[in-house]
Amino acid sequence: MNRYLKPTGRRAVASTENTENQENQQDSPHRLIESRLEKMEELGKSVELYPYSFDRTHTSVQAREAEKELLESEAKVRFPGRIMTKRGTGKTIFVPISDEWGTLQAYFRKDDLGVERFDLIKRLIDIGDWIGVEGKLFLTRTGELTVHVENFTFLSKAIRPLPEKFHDMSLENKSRNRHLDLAMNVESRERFKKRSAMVSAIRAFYAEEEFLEVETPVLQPLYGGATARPFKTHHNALDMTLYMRIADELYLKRLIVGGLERVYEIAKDFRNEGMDRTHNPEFTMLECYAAYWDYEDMMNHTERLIRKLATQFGDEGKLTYGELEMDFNQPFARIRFMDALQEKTGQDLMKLDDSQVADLAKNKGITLKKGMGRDKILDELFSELVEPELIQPTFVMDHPKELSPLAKSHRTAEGLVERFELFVAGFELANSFSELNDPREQRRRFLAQKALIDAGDDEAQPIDEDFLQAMEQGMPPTGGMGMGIDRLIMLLTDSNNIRDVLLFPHMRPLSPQEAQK
RNA sequence: GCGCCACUAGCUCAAUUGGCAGAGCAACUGACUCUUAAUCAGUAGGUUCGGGGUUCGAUUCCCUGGUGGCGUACCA
Repeated sequence: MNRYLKPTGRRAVASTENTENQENQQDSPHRLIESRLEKMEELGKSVELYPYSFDRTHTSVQAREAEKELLESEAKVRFPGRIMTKRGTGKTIFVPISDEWGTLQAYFRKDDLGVERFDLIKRLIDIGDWIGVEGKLFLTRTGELTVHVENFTFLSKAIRPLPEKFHDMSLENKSRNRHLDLAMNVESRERFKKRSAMVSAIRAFYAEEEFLEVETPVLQPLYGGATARPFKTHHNALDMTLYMRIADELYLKRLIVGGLERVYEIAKDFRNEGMDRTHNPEFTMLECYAAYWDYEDMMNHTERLIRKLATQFGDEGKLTYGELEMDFNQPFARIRFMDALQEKTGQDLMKLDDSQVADLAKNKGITLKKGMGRDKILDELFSELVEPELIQPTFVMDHPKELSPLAKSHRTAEGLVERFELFVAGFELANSFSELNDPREQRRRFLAQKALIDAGDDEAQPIDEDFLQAMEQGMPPTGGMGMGIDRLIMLLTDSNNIRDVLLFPHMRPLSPQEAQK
């Protein structure tokens, strides 16, 4: 395998088995690249291969929008882009050129350009090269808007070929080679531009609601704010272990203690867990905290946010996700965690003792692992029985306490906390609570987590003394909410795999060698 | 983690019960002055993911390793 045309996908494994007898071939480029390098050599004699800029008058979309005036005025346009294909008919060549927004066709004619210039286009300029064309627009016999090229500027050479254009690339190939996916697929470009617009819309919403955008550390001496395994790293100068954040929560709450009353952050979190259709090791999280709010206020806030996004990016406040249709125009359903379980099991689970709950779970086909507490089992039951049916936007409220070490106890219901999760299309989109702000209670919850760690739970949260001290300084009543942005984008773009909404999703290395780099 | 399935030319895919490894696009040579998956004639391109085994013979069957897809577990 040579270094010039690395196969994409799984075949590169073969390269790890290179032995001496193949080393001689290492410097011989792949035939497809060889041909392009030769053309490049020759092309370089007539044109500058890598010029510095190009003055554009119109993008592909602007040219189409101004089509009528441009055809009438016969004004020249200057249009740059990438050559997507070439259709030659002897002494003319049609060349569709793509820019970020679409494609505009260019028409090269031997009589207009002369033998030598025409020959450059015909022989030396390849699909994938960048070029700027200049000329008047006209409509072809079939009505396609086309630049009649009077002059062209070579802009950059592609020595690797583009993928074939009639068939979709595999998800793996797209994910590993995003530049090719973007180059070949307008839908892909549109999807990522949509993601950007959605994140901007979220920021605009937070500005409207008078939240301050802040940034908190990624590298932390202690992780917390969620139940998850962290990534561990090392700071050389300080010779200390650092963790990459699993949640923003504890730092944001310190800002509330400091008197910043409404803060939010949109940032990457990192969790050292499995990868699948809906999980990437690094993912984008929105977290917000508001002083003087409780979870009711936060529920209303969350509903406003989601409805705004559904209105802006959906079809009249409705979204389609695969086979599912969701309507965000009505007030979101609100159900209590225990009520939903009671409806599914026919029993009031608050009245059952621990062993009765365990038996019930077993009857429902849930495999119990040792160390699973009562509340954990309830959570499993909920995931199994209730979650799959939560298609329309639904707030699930008032969860068991053990699973929520940072949430405030429910003001009336014993054993529960003031918490809600928002479910849409079976996804858990948001998680929120009235934030615990009693430092004595918080310390007890941490100690309970510590006991779980000592018992071997590697996802429980360690005691964060700095956070506790901040809270001891006095934290106002606060509502907090977290939302997985990638999943939200999946929902809003009807994407089935998280890799479709991440520009560079984490991929397994192709070979053990590459893994070591 | 676990289970099922897949991996063949640069890309997307074929190959009958185990019997000469093929097509389209891309590439190369040539023809063609409004094409649009341009067309036509020709050429070249392969360690069938790696390693091992069964067999006269393996893309095909078995074992093993890798990567991916889907499902499942943990989670957002």
